[in-house]
Amino acid sequence: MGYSDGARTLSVVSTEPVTRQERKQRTRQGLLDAALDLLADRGFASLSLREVAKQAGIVPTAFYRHFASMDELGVALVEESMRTLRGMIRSARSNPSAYTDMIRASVRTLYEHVRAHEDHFRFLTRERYSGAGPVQRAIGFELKLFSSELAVDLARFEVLREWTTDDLHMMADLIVTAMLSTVVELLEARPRDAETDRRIVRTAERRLRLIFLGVPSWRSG
Amino acid sequence: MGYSDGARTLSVVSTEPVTRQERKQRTRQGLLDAALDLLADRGFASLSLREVAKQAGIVPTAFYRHFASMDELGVALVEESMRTLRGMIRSARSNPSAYTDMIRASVRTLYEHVRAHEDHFRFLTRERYSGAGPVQRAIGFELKLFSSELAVDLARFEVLREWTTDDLHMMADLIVTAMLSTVVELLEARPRDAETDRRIVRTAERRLRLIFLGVPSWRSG
DNA sequence: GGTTACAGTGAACAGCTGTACACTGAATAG
DNA sequence: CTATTCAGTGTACAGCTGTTCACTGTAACC
Repeated sequence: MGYSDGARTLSVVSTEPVTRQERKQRTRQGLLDAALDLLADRGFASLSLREVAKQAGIVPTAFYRHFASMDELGVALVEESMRTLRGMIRSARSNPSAYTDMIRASVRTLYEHVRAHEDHFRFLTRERYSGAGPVQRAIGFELKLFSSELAVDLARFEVLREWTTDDLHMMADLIVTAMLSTVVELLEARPRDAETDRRIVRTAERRLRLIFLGVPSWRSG
Repeated sequence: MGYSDGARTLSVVSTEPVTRQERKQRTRQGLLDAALDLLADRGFASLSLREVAKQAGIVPTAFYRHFASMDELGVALVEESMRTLRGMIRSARSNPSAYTDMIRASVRTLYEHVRAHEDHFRFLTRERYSGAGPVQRAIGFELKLFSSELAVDLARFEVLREWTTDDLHMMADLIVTAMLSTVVELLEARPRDAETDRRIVRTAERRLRLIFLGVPSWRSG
């Protein structure tokens, strides 16, 4: 079957979208990417539907075939970014070292994921507090979930076995907050060189060390 | 007390502006207040010059008599908000208790100042990370200064006497970050009752306690 | 008391915004 | 092969945006 095989291979290599669903999915992703591009140095609230559509290479009215509003696009962006973040903790969990090595490994994982997906982390950290819209609510909700998962992870440690869940949540929140501020530092790092990165990473490690050092002395209430 | 007292009281109460400078200063403040009002549930970037002018009760073009652009208005807002924040640490420094009492007193001071100037704190925490404009740079600069001052304050403690300045800055940053997240929690507190406030305040105290508990065990490097 | 400085006015502008509507053309379904 | 579905188009409109310009009335100045 010469012809048909050749045709199939060609179509696979060039990855041309064939089905209508594929095409639609592709421009939808195009809109998300376009928005993420424009968000490099501005806030989501200052983004216009027309702008995003133009950047994605479609006419403004076609936007509505994919999202009912910019807010909906924003929420989709939160979901996409959160998928990246969850990929990160999956990586962090997969190499379960202990002691201070765990801190070094975790910060290392954070560092690499931030550098690999700067736009997603920039979006999350920027929009987290900037308003009261659906986007902010979605981020707040997801981060709370994230913090809760971390609390469960913490509970597995020997020293934290008999902590109350309330105390574990407090500690998890503190860690998440500290890590998010590290993310911001990485995104705003100037100059953009290896030494600046190393300094930020080391500071992040020291922050975590200080927090963990307090654990053995902790008495609840 | 009859007439004269009554007349004086009246003139004092009505506080009519007389001089031209006073009038100008008053509408300038009106613009700042108008912006702050509009910022209750939106980001600064989504604010328009016309909107602020209307809220302040002046015509759009009169805006330029006070600020060359919205960005300039924003920077002025940062300065005003920072004055509030500095007023807070002055209060905190004025009752110099020690030990865990210091933590309770500091958090108490923070709590009261946040509740007394919600709009200023909301502005600072919201705009801190949301973009790359002059406003964000101004906030970043001021907060870095703020953190440095805290580092100096920390150096006065017995246990922290021989810490390196680098370690002190690391700890100060961690504390500022934790406190700013407490500010956000207070501003977003739902429901708005005394018990929610108490819970947030107690969590803030526990965060600080955990951080300070690590101090005696700290070894630099 | 006459002159000047200047905070605030009002009309006008070009450019952007979200959204309604009727349309086209090609992938899909029968 | 024909009919339908539907992602993307193009036009249009009302409303908002920042900024210009010539203006007015009054506090401040000499």
